[in-house]
Amino acid sequence: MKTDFNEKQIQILLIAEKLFAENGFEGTSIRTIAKEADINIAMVSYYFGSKEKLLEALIVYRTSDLKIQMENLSVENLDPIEKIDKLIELYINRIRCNKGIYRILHFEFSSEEMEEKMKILNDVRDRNLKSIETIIHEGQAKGIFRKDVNIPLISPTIMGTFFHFSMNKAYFKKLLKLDTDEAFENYIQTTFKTHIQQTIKALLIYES
Amino acid sequence: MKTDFNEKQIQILLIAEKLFAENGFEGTSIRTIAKEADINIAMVSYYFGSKEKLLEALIVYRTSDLKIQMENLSVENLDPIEKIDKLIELYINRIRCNKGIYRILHFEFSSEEMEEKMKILNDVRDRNLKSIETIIHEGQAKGIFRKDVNIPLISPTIMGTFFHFSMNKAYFKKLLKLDTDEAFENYIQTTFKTHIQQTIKALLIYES
DNA sequence: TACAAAATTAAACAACCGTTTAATTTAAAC
DNA sequence: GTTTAAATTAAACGGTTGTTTAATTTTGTA
Repeated sequence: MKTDFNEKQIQILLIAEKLFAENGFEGTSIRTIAKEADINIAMVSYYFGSKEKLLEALIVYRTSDLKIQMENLSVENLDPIEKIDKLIELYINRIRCNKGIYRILHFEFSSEEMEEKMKILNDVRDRNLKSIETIIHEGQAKGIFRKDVNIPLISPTIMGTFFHFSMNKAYFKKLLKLDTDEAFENYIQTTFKTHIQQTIKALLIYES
Repeated sequence: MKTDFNEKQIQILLIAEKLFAENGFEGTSIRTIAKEADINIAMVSYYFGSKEKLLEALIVYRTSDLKIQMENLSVENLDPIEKIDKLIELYINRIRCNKGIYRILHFEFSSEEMEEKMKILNDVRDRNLKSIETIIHEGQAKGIFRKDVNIPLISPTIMGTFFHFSMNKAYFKKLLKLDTDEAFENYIQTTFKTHIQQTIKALLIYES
């Protein structure tokens, strides 16, 4: 699998990432990409072969450095509750900083057929699950967390809530009176982050 | 707003719902809809005006009875905790039974451009929020729920978790050893439903 | 039965799609 | 400086898109 791209190719990939994230794969034409990237329309086919192979190249380009970003939180010297807080902050910041590719993955690779093909994603997901498991088991051993938590469903709760919130951005901006995009971004990093942290902590600690 | 459709229109709406859910809005052509529904391609424009208005009509058609179910719940004679449980069950069953339209909403209305156009959806969201507000305020008045809950973020937590879980179906089927689609569906209605109920209740009740 | 409204049709419309071609320019190697 | 390969271009290709037209059929009503 090719993982190295020249300057021109990266230029195209970055523009494509932006446009795919904004308008979807089908909603973005090669002509739009070419115009935005200030290149001839034939260059996409010339460099990547086809529009679909451009998307494939983009996934490869982005997931290769996503792997490296993986950090090991579980060895830090913090109590389990602080670790949960930090884990959620990590989650949110990572998605925030790679909004484009996460959006694309979320949309274009949500069909079962596509999901099967992208085994690369499973590695990332498995590692995330392992990290969460380690932290929660530690908290359970210390008697802080309840024993009957459904650990595999923690990650969907965090990520799902985040995606759903930011995917209905226009609605929530109006509802929460967040006039600018900056205000929305700020809300995510403060109030919204706290909401998820509270939610997960409450789920882990609360005895019914 | 028009809410009544004749037989032919409903026939078109149902086919469109299926195709939009399968291939997306942009990925579905009027010609495909016409062929599948066994009508002339001009009939869509004739009955609905345009492709976009067809989508609008579909949303109106599918969300018109949701309103009643939600409002009935808030007046039922149950304590707030039971109402939350019922609300979440309602949410999940509602999405399960109307998978097609919810998939469309989830995917097509995530672009800001689309979201701006379709004001219809805002009414539905506002009504849902109102229902949740009523229930939570009742619980707060009775001293059962905490006062500092971020109510607008409850719905994204429920729906987001559900969507993210079912959108990564293939991964979770393997992870949770759910061999068949029926096993997956059953998992949603039992274990997964309980997880969300516990999560929301914990968030509403737990004092940190 | 006659007439008007509604429904349905095939055809054409202009615009856009992804891709390919063949000619031209640029860059590198000898 | 010449040769060769890579990069870039405008133009054209065949197809599909959503929508409109104008003619025809069906339907309901008086």
